[in-house]
Amino acid sequence: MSTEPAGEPRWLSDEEQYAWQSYLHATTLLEDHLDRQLQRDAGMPHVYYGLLVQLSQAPRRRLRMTELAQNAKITRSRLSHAVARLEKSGWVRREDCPSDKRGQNAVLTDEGLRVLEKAAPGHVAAVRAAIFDRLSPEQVGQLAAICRTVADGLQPQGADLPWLR
Amino acid sequence: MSTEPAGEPRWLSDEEQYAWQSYLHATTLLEDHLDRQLQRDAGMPHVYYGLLVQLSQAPRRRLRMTELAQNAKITRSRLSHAVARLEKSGWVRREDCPSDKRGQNAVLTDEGLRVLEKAAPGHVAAVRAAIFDRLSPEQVGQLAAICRTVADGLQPQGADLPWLR
DNA sequence: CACCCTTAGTTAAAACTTCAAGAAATGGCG
DNA sequence: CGCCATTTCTTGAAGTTTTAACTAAGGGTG
Repeated sequence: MSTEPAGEPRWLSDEEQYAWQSYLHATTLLEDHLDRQLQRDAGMPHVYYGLLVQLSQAPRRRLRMTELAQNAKITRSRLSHAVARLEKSGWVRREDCPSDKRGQNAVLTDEGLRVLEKAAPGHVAAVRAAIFDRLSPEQVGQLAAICRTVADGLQPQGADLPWLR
Repeated sequence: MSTEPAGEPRWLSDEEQYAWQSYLHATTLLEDHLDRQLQRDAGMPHVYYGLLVQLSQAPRRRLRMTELAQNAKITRSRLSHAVARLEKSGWVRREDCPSDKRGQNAVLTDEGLRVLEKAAPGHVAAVRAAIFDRLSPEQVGQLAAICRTVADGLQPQGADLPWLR
């Protein structure tokens, strides 16, 4: 479907290989760095922090599970487990959806909000130190454009992530 | 040390927030996509594939554990587990280091090489489809420069990754 | 040589993710 | 209404990663 065994594989050029290698190094180092920073300062991994952020920005600090999963770009299964953990920690609470009896809302608790507000400055500082203080404004724009393009090509339609058509 | 609780946190500008959001979406989607692609076509996650690639490019298809971990930007612990699994699959073999009795070499087996060669075309195609076929040559250069800058700022010196000084 | 600090790598346990399967409600459609 | 495909979300098991502790060998230094 996406990777049929073509006759002659088109390998990457030297520039592409270099870019790819650099990308892999940067992203794994950064992900590691932020995971450790948040685990240390907020007691949760980066993805979980991202879920709290999403909830904090949502209308009544609540979001349907599926919508939250879409926003965070993770599977519903992963979200189920994550919310279970966040619930156990007291940062998030589940709530039945009134209009659809199948549905659940994830709700950011007051305590969750406090944890988030406490962790946010340090996290922003870490992101800034790792990225935005090191890139020129032009590069920030370039990065955004590149990422948008890549993400647009990946909005999944198979497996467990059939959002967007 | 890196994230002291400064008096007034400098939040991200709108452009920065947008870039950061785009980055997070693109990288998680891409990582997911490649993990699935390789799990399906090669029976291993992306990181493990990267280990095989590193080994295949090393002098005698072998590398000291620590060096391999450095190249792949992962912890030694993670590598230990990964190699244990790859060994069980028969793609990699461990070997005592002659010059240092503490040391181990990870060696790519013939079978590992075959698996790699079989998976490589499809993987390159996936990477190409997701990134390089969608970006202009200028963007590829920009991406490399940006990633280099970010990675340079993250070469860790704490915890379990004390490489580079 | 004896001591001690460092380096190489492993391990167990806990945490997290993935995968496949499944329960329950919804929404057509005849 | 009755049926069936779809959507929503959860679950258990297997696989992966993290963290901290640990063994063993190197490498000074006195």
